[in-house]
Amino acid sequence: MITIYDVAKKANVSAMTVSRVINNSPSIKKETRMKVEKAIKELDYIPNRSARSLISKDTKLLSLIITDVTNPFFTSLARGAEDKANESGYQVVFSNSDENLEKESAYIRSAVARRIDGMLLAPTGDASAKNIKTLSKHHIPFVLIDRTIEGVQCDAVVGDNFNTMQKLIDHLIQLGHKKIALITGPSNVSNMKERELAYIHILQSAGIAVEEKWIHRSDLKNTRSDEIIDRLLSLPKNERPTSLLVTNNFLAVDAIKSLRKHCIKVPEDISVVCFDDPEPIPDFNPFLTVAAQPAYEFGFKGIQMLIEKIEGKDEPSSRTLRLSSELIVRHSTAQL
Amino acid sequence: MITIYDVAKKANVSAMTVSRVINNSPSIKKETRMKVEKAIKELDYIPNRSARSLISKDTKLLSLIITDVTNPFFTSLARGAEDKANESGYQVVFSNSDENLEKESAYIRSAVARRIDGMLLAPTGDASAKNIKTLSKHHIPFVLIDRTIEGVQCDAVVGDNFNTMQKLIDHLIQLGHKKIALITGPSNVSNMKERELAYIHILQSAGIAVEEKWIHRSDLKNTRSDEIIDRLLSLPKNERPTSLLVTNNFLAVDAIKSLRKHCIKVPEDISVVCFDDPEPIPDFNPFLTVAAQPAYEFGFKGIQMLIEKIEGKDEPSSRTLRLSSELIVRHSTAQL
DNA sequence: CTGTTAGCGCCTTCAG
DNA sequence: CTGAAGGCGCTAACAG
Repeated sequence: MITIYDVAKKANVSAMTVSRVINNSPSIKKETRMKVEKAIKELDYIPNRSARSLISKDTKLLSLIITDVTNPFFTSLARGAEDKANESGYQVVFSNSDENLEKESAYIRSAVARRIDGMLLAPTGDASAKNIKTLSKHHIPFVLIDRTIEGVQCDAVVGDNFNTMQKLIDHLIQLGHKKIALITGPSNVSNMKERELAYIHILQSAGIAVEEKWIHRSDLKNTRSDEIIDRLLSLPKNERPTSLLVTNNFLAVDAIKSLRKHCIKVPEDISVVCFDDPEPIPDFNPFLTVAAQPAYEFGFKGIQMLIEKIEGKDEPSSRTLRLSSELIVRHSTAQL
Repeated sequence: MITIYDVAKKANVSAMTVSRVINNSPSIKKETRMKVEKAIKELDYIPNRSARSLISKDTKLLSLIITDVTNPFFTSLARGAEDKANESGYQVVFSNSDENLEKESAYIRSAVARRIDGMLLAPTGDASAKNIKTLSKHHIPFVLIDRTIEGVQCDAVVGDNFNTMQKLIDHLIQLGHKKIALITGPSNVSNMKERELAYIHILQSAGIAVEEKWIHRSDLKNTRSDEIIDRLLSLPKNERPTSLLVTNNFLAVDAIKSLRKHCIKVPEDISVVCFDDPEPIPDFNPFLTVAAQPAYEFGFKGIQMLIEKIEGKDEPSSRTLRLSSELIVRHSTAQL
């Protein structure tokens, strides 16, 4: 490995002078700078970031922990994050937690070991508070995305869940639906909880009775949708929902698959809406009516906030950026 | 920041002993180990990887450069890569080159600066040879994925392009098509070139004349599909292709959009097939007939090969893993 | 089994 | 404007 000393020797200067050239110190004679730059080029010298980090205390490394890149929402988010990071001279290490607290914990520890400059995290749930503590203890700035954590005050970029639920429910009501079932995630995941509370609140405001039997919570990873759909369909005919509001794209896909097993047609027999497009590319037969969140912005703005936090004075901030969604009406919903 | 010395002091041992505990050295008395571990826990000490890397010469960091995570093919590939890396104790820094040689170059340089242990790269094209040299000069192992580079001998995981083209063309021929147009990428991108050559070879073997006017090369990033479709449609009726073979999912999506602008129906007026699903999640109205490559495996096996190269003896190897695809017949193709 | 010394590659600090 | 000394946090190599 070639070091700063090799360059120094070749250019007949001290290592310190080379260091100054690398770091664009102004106090360098043009002549020496040229000489050094020539040596750098000839030796193909690239400074060792680990060595620099040891002194500078920064790594220009950011960590992004999401649950699964394979989910189009997170795919776009990751792209937005990388774009902003790159634009600001940072690079991003990415990890998939798979909604698993232990995996998340391990990833956070190794991120700390790397002394990353900051972390963008979609926490697995409220239990992530424990993992977050690791970050705080080591003074690593972080911004939460998509989900917050009960009892944790910090910067976050989240969706405007209430409003989005409002749009989705309004759409169903306009189509004449009053029997609206809900499939959501565990209530220790903030956005799932928020969407559930919004569901209850909005229905009540609309004068629609909320039925416990229409509210189902599934694991986000192992979907349980077969079981949920079975239960819904086993209700007496007049108690069956005419529409299904699903708070997550993956859950929605599975729910529709389960419906198909029972030969229930969407939207003829039941209307379905959900959060987030399951398809990233404009499809040819777009099917699902969704509330699409600006996933790319989640990542972009998240990293932006994070970098501001890293580079700005480190007052412990707790800003929340709430992004709104867009209702896209397609063919999974129909007039009752 | 708390260091190994803080732990040493607290545990009443030398820093070296702490280091030994951290690295699971066998020659440590159980008692001292316990003492040290207690101190580590109490201080919440996490060793600094940069410092360690300075000595050990490894970073446990891998770099993944793809053209765009947002392309479902690369999304799955990235997931496979991360899974295998994680399984083996590595983490991955990911970058999107956007088919841009300069961006690729910059990413490679900063990867080298970090002294990453290895790189998995989907090169932008044959011109990437220049960038690859940076890696070789700095003795950084790399494996190419999806695309190789003219004149560069190295490990690679690629698709079996010939066979895949065979499947696609056979399918079209079986449906009665003989006028098969090709939309592919620039010929300095290896897989695009291979697919084009395969197209020519396979058609000739099938006794079908190859028409230059049916072969079109588009940029991969700015798609030019409107122009290409215009040209194809401006041909005299009897010279118009009855089917379209597109060598890339994004190109195919754009081509179909362009066709729609002209009110040309797929598959009624023209059949379309392509490489790779544009949709990662099983869709409800799957439309495109595709040859799906095992994207996840590309990433998983790629990282596996890379790690073998890193950890094995560093003989300069040049293995090529060729993965085959699966033809999925859907609704974008019809009997002529 | 444990400690001491030296040094990884770079930069801060202080002289000159 | 440039250089020398020392140290960032850790571990290899040796000593004991």
